[in-house]
Amino acid sequence: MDKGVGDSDSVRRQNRALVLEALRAAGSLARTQLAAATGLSHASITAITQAMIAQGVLADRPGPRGDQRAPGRPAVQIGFNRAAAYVVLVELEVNRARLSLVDYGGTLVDRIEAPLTPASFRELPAARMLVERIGQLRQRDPAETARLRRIAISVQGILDKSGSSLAWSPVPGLAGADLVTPLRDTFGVPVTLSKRGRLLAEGTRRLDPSLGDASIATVFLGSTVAMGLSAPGRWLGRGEEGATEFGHMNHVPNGALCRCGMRGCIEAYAADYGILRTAFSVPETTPPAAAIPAAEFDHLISRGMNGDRAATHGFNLAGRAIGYGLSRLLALFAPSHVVIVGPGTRAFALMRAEIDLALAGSLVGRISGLPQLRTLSDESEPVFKGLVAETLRQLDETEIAALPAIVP
Amino acid sequence: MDKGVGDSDSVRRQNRALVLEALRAAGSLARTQLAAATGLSHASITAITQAMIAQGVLADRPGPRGDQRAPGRPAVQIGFNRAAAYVVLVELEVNRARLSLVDYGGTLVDRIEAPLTPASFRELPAARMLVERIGQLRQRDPAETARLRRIAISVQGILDKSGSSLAWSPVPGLAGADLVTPLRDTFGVPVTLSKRGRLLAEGTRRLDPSLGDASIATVFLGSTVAMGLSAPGRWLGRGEEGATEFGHMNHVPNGALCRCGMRGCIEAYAADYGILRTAFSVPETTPPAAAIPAAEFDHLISRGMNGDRAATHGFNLAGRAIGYGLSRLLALFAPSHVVIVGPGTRAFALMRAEIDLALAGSLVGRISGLPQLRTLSDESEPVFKGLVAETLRQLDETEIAALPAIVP
DNA sequence: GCATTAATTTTACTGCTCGAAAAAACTGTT
DNA sequence: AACAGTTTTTTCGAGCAGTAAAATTAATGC
Repeated sequence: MDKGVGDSDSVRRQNRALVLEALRAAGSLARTQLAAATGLSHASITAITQAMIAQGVLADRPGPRGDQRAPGRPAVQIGFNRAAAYVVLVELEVNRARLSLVDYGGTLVDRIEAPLTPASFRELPAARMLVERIGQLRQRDPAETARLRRIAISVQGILDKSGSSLAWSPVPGLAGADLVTPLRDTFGVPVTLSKRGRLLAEGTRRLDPSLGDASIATVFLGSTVAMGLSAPGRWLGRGEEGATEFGHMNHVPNGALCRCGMRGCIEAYAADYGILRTAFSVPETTPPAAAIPAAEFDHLISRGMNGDRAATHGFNLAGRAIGYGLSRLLALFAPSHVVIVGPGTRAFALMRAEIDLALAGSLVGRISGLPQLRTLSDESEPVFKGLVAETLRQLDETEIAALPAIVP
Repeated sequence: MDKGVGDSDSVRRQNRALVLEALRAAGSLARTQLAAATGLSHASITAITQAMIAQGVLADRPGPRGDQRAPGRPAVQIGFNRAAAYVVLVELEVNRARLSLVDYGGTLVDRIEAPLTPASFRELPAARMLVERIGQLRQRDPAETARLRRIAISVQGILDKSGSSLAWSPVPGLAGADLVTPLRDTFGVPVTLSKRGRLLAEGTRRLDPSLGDASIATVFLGSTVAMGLSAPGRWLGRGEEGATEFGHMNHVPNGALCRCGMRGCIEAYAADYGILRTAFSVPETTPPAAAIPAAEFDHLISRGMNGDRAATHGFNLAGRAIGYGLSRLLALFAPSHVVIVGPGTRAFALMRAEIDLALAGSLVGRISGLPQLRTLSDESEPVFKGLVAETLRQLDETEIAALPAIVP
């Protein structure tokens, strides 16, 4: 029903969003620079910033007094009013939950970390746990949380159609439970679930300026294998991120048993448990270990580096699984860059040859050029950055840009 | 540089595009219905339609005089002024080229069909051939082609970055040549290349109302294997269709030799030549036959239907290749419907079991539900419909909606 | 103190939408 | 034939956001 009618309301929203977007990218800008960045006239920038300052969204930033050398009226920087809004960002991972309170300027205000075990969500359901922890943040930061506007949760797994719970997840006990409704009802703000893989991809682009307008695929290698896709200029919508389950793309029909219960998934060859299973010649159909201690995996890597046949065999099979997975990806979507992320990057040198070999067999790769391969060992920072960026952008677009014209 | 600034120009363009879109969907509408369909006020519809009628884009349609029973002022239908513009649509396939002259209302005005052989484009380069053929249309329909506004070409293969030629194509002699520039220079109108697979998917949705807002993947089975993706409400942009080469997604590492020169492509198992090669126990590494006569393939199908072991084996392998390909697709993009299209659908019953078996091993399929499988034997009609729809929509958005406010 | 320079704001005007009221174009009834 | 009833379409005036160009503001340099 609701078509994109263009009236003065939508024009205002559009141009305000443009201003906010430019400020998100730059941090703070003078009005003149803002006009140049958005393409709007100076007069419009004056009107828009005036309104937004009156609404407490933006604020003049005291200029640096000292180093004024240029003639002419000095430019006044405009930036976000950090206290305008706060968001709670939750990263749910297999072995920990991290809750961050972030202000409207994107600055971290407070943070809670909680370790998780496979039993955690059996004892205390995830939604309950989150309600408690966010309540804790509310007690610690009453002034800030009074202006809480949004809760965003990074999750791993397959979202169900409603987008309010996970249909499947590698995090034990997380699937099936409605995470959104209890939080929304308790705190009275919109709650969203985002796939960690995509956030990783978005965050990775933001952290590396040279990836500015590349289309990138990230491949997380660790206790799971997960992919995120990110194309420039366009945030993939809700429905579009439904199914990037690269780790559970089939590699070999009737192949090794995966944690997900299927057989032959890429993960069953390239996650830590898969590599260990191969290296120790454990039958492919043996149920995967619940968790691999980091030390054990590190030991396998050093064995591989030293040329141990069993170890290199494990990494070779992992590389082949990833390589053919990427080759198959290329047939559908050809990113300009592939970034390998996570603990498994330490073994990248052991897998590289097989990855390259598999990619060499891709028609699209041969014709359009192979994607650039890179590694990035820490995945936590980009995921957080991606979550901050996505959540604030959503807040900007849906609420801040949509504020009414004048406050009478 | 050019951001999406919202000013009165863009508002006009937006709302005019909304009107055109509603009319494209319905054919013709009364002003009141247009207001309801677009969400614009009656006053705005009056202003917009008045301007567009003055510009010769739309026209009042003589109402059906006879069956007026209702009281009140009779509604006047508004429709496209067919003579407002004409487009030439070209479908380049392996064995024929078809050129259609279509008016602004989407009605076919004239058509030229030309058979192609593998040697055709060696003797006469594709661009030259098209210039000649379109020139032929120009002679036959001088009045119409005087108002030619666009040339759109449906192609198979991988587009190069510029979008003006194919980096690779299954059509012999087509790759590498710039198709866009010579035509644009000769006829002075924009020329676009679109991937046949995607047009097929778009057209398929339009032809079957029950697919109205499904996300669909089409799989063409014939002398090649090709996929098209179509999601509702959003036309995939130029860059996004770059790489849907499903037929050349790897199925088996180092597998059967494909026409593209790679090994193990789905096509090498599921295109007609691949199935025949399997059925006749020709070694997988034997270079594929150039073209398979339809009769020969039909004969193989009937042998399969009668239970011939060699034949059913060929179709089984084809089904498995398609099934695992779809299963791998599901890990990245999960369409609600998969439509099998083309000559190969006649053998669908022989492949179905293996396809289902492979899909059953997909985690995403198990969790989010398997896509509905259908068949559609004729692919020509949906490709044409898709090409008409896409081309006229582009014309509407980029030129017609952008016409100036008043003609002084 | 005054010219010069560059950033903002003010002013005057444009174009588009919208709601409400008026006009138009029919049917049916008296 | 005039009039009432209905539904569609057009007209009118207000409101709002944008732009260009002029005016204003706040520094620097002589």
